[in-house]
Formats: sequence, C-alpha cells, structure tokens
Amino acid sequence: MTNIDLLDGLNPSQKQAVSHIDGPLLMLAGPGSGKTRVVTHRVGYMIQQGISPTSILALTFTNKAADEMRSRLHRLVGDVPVWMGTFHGFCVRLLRRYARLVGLPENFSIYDTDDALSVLKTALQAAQFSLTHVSLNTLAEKISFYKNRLVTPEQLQAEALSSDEHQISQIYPFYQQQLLKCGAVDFDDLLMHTAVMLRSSPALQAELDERFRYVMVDEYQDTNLAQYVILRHLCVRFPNLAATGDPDQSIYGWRGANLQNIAYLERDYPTVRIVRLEQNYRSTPEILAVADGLIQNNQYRKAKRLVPTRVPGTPVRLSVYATARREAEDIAEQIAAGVNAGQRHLRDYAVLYRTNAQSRLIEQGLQQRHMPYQVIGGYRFYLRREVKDLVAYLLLLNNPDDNVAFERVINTPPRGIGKQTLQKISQASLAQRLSMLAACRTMVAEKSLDKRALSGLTGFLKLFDTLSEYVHGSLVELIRTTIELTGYREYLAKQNSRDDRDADALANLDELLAEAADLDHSTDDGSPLESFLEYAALQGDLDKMQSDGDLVTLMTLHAAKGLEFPCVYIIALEENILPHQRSRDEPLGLEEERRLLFVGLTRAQDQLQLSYARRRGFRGQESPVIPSSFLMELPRDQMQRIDLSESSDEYSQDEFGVDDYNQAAPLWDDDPAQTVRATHDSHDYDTLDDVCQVAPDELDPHSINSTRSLMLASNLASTAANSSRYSPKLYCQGRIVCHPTYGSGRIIAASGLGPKRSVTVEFFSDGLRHTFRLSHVHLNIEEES
DNA sequence: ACTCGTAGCCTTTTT
DNA sequence: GGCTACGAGT
Repeated sequence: MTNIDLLDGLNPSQKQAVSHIDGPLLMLAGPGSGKTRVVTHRVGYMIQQGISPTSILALTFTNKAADEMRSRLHRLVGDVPVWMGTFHGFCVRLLRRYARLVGLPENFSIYDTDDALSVLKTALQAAQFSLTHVSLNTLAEKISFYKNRLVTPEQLQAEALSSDEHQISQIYPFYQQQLLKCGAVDFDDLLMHTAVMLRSSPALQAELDERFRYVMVDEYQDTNLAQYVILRHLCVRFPNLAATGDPDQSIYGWRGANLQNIAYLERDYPTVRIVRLEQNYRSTPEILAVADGLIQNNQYRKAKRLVPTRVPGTPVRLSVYATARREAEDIAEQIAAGVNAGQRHLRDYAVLYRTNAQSRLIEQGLQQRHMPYQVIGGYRFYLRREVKDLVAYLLLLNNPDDNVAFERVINTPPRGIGKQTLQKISQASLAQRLSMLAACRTMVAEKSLDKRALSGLTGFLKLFDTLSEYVHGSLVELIRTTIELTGYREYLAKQNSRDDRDADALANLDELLAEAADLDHSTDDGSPLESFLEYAALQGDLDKMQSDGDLVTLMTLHAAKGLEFPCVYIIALEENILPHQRSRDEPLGLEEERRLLFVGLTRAQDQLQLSYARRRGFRGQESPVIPSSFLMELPRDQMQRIDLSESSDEYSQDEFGVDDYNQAAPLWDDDPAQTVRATHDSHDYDTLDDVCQVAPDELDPHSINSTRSLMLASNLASTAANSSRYSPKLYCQGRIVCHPTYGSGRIIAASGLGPKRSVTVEFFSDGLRHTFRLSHVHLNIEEES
C-alpha cells in the first residue's frame, strides 16, 4: 500500500478533504459526490502518513455503512485495525468495560423496542400511572426524545416545566429504575449512558480522547445531541474530528437527529475547515435537475449546488396509474422488458417507497412474473417470535437479573405457570428485592406454591442450571441444547399445526443456529454468548442486503440512503403518503419529507420514474388519492409525463390542474420494439425464468439451508413457495381451479407465500367468492380451453 | 391454566 | 387488511 498515491484521481476539494489530517474538518458532501471514496482514501492517507490505525475511530449510523467502509478500505490498503462501527456498537463496547461507572453490570442486556415497551408496562404499574390520555407508544417516544436530548430522569423531575414534561417526569424515573433493576439498557441508553459517563468521568474522557486521536463520523446530519456530546468528549485535547454530512439528507429528525449539530461543530471548533463536495458523479443531469428543483423549496436550508459531471441521459418520468395495482404491475413489466431486452440486470433496479407496507403490491407484481427480489427492512429476523424466545433464554443465562427475558421464557413452552403464579413471583421479587429468577428459587425452597406450579418451577430451575453449564462453551451447542431440553421444536410444531407457519418457524431456528455457528468460528475477543447477544440486538436486516445476487431491490426511502442504482422507481407520490400524514404535526415535518424524497431521487444513476395512482387501497378500502404536493415543485417541463390511467373519473385530481401533458410519450428504453413486449399477457414472462435464474419448482427444500447465507428470509419464503404445492406460479390470478365442494372457478386474487398463500376464487356456479388458504384446501388446476 | 375468538390497533421511517 | 393482545370459555 505504501506506494499508492491516494490523492490520485481526486478532484481539488476531495484532495483537500483527504489531505486534511490534523484539526477539525467538516465535509459537506452532496449525494453522489464520492464521499465514501474520500473517507476511505483519507484513512488510507493517514496510515500512509504514519498514523497508527488503532488511534483512528470511524463511526457510522448503520452497520451496513460500516461494512461498506470496511470493505472499501480493505480493498484500498488491506486489513488495518481501524475501529469502524456504529455509534451504538461502539457504545456497547465501552459500556461493557466501564459499566460500573454508570451503575450497570458488565453483563447488561440490550433491549429492543418491544422489550422496552414491556418494561414500560411494568413501570406504569409501579408508578400507578393510568394510560387514559396517552398511548404506551407515545410515552415511549417521549422518553426516547428526552434520552436523545441527554435529559436524565433526575433532570426532568427537577426541571419539568410544561404539563407534558411533568407527565413524563412521573413515569420516566420508574422506567429507568426498572431497566436498571433488570440490568438492562434500551437503544437510547447506549448513547445516553456513554455520554453521561464521558461527561462525568474526566479520567476516562482523557484516556479515550488520547486513545482515539482521530475520530471520523459519517452521516453527521443524522446525529443527535447525545451523539454530539460523545464526539465532543472524544475530541478535546486531540480535536481531530472529521465529520461528513449533507444537511439536505437529514431524514432522522423524528429520532432526535439534530441539524443544529452542524452549528455546534462550528461553534465548538472555530478553526474547523469546511470542505464542500458538490460534484456529482452518480446521476444524469436530468435526474439532478429534478432533485435540485425539489430541494430548492426547503426554506431552512443553506444553499448548496449539485454539479453534474455526467453526460445527458433520458428524462425523468412521471407516470400516473389508475390504481396501485396497475402501478405495481407496470413497474414489474418495465423491469421485465428491460431485462428481456438484455439491457439491464435485475440488480440494476430498485423500487423505493415511504412505508414498509407498500412493498406488498410490488412483491405481488414481481411474483406473478417470477422475478426474484429482495425486500430490505420490514420485519427483522431477530424480532420473530421463535427467535426472540430463544434469544431470551440466552439473555437470561447471561444476565439472571433480566426480568423481561425471564417473563418471556418462564412459561414458553408452557410448563404450568400462569398469571397467578407469575404475580406471586413478581410480588416476592418486589418484597425481597430480588430478581424474579432469584425469587423463584426462594419460593421453590419454601414450597409456598400449589403443586402444579411448584413442579413447573422446579423443572424450570433445573433446566436453567443445566443450561448454565453450557454458557462458556460453543454457542451452537448452547442453543441446540436449549432447543432440545425445552422441547421447543415440539412446542412450535404443536403451536403451528393448525396455524401453518410451521416450516417458516423451524427454518428460522435453523437460521439462528447457522448464525451462531458463524460467530463460533469467527472467535474474536470476549465471550461468544455476549457477542451473539450484541449481534442479535444491534444487527438489522438492512445489513443482509446482497449486492452480488441478481435481484430487484425493494426498500423504504430511509433504507435507501447511501445506496445507488442504475434504475430507480419511487412509488405512491401521494398526499398523506409522501409527504406522510404524520409529518403535518411537526412544524419542520414537511421539510424533512422533502429531504426524504430528495434522498430517493438522488439514488438513481441513469433512469428514474416517479409515480402515483389515482386510487389506492388503504386498510382494505380503496379510495381516490390526491397527488403529492411535491410533484408541483418539480421542473415539469423537463420531465416526461405518462398517464396510464385510462379513465379519469370525477374524483381523480390532476397534479398539474390541467391535463395538457397527456401526449403519448415513448417509454424509457430507446427501442420501442422492446417495450411492446411488456403486455398484460403473463405467458410472455415464462421466458424470464432463464434470464432471472429462478429456482426450479422441484427444488429440494433441504437445499435451502446450504444456500442460506446467500438469501434473505423473504427470499427463502419465495423459494420455498416455488418449491411446494403452494407455488405462486401455479396459483396466480386468472387461473381456473376446481374446489372439491364449490366446483370450478377463477382465481381473482392471490396473496401470501408458502403455506400462508391464499387465493380468492370466484365460482362459476353462483358467482360467489371464497378465499382459501392453499394449505387447507386442495385446488385442482384446470387447463383453460 | 390453557384455547379460542375478536376487537382494536395499526403503518412512518431504525439503532 | 393483518397482527396482537386481551377476555371469555373450557
């Protein structure tokens, strides 16, 4: 690496940023400005200059960003021991070592949002707080808000001024106390405890300041006050703080992200060098013009340029559809056409939306055409019930004070311990100031319970003690033993025999074991159990995204930040969706929504389509929509508008008032002959199977495990679906099927995957519709004449 | 104590 | 439209 000139091939501002090593630095990096390149080159350059890699700390917002940075740096200069990770991960490591400074045990548990909610519930009881005027979620959000602002329970109690603050101050201390009792932290605590620790312990602050002489932060615009305080304390004697950010891409205000942090940086580090990266290497000028036109509408914004460097391409398109279903179908068809024409791969395409729920229709559209895809985000693996149950056993083994884990596992699988017994345990634990597990032990010793509960508890304690012996061994061994001794597999089978997520749940257990095996083998420092628990708590599905497979990518606009794709679709540009309804409550909400769309627009390299539907279903009810007000802010004269909604009824509203853009415009791809293929006849897509390398129908379900690491859970589902008698290919819209009692009919709707797949059939005999789960009813396919 | 049914919430976005 | 949490019934 010593001979590479890391300044080579950079533009002047990039060079400035890379070669600025000592002293504070703020990089205002627009989208597609080669920011990651600059950051990695900078680290490489620092190492070349003789700076020790272990004195460099690079913090990111997501695991995905950290991984990306790590692999780019690896390619550039090989393996170097630079600390790269998320804020939360960094805080966990610090807190594990210095936990006692903030009154935590070293083996503290990390609670996700669900766990935190159940802690809040117990806290409400302890505080005798009645939930008449606020919802649990609202309370949780408000507590989170204060934590992000570094307001401790004590401070809030002392300073509560408004009635709102007063209300929270009645519950927040109880919540925090409950967490401490469990030896647990929530996500916000990771930051808050660390910040408080650094602030109150000058010795530790000085030590870490010295240890991490060079600190870098990515996505600085998304940091909150707690994060700023952490950074500030790491950069006092050695103020070598390099922050990268783009105020126009700040989209986490709802999580306490504070754009003010940029101002704080300038205030606290007056000598800060500010470098602007404005050249855009990603997108065509057409795309940038639209993005720029939009973001200009933000009032609270520092003027910033988007300077195109690419040659002109195709215009940005705005498509209008009659319904959301048509929108999904047309997008799937367009992608199919692009792939069929040999111009594109499936991996070149991304469909972006505002809320996770909106992936469903797109998924259906792609499924009907047998096109593989990956959905990023949504339900996370570690949030699935069976996974959480097992992780709870591990949490309790690691931290016997963890009452949330205790309550989760004490009667899972059922062992005769019900509400009554649980209440007694809880009372005893409260009275004797013991953890619930410890309280159990005394109760069993005193035999102060009825026979059934007593035998159940005795069994549980014995189980726990047996499992405890495995804690320091291999993870796989521990998890496998837990599954065996609890009879969890049998429990699942019994649970699901009538429900039918059987296969899914069992597959998840295997997935869990596989992940454990990975961790067993990559034995880094510390106990494998704790690394696993940390991994389970802080790893999102986002990180599993694969960029090497050939798949269409579906994700939210938030998840798309930092990524780029040749072809991007942004759907549902409709009022109350984008901008989202709830953004109206916040005074700056609309501006953040606009930035969110800006992020989406600037993901596209070559082609970009925005769309809305005149009618869209919401909670089962389809109704007319109002086009997004953002559409009116775009430079329409430079865009191509295509109206594919055949009839405009009196409900439909046009985003431009008058329908004068309604000319029949050509589609994206230059060769019109190619686009003609995108018809509604689904038989055309059978040829796609070769192109897309869909798993064949007869795929052996057992082979799924071997390719496990390459596939997302969602993908597993669709592969499994193809492999079974629930194949979406067989049971799709339009098929004629025969039901044992109702006779013949046509499938008019289908949804779900695998054993969950259900179809709605309209029967020829009486015209009535019935919905079936394919796992319950066998429907014979009839050939159409 | 466990099972089944349904009412009500939900859906912003993530560590 | 789907999940979940709670309540009534066994």
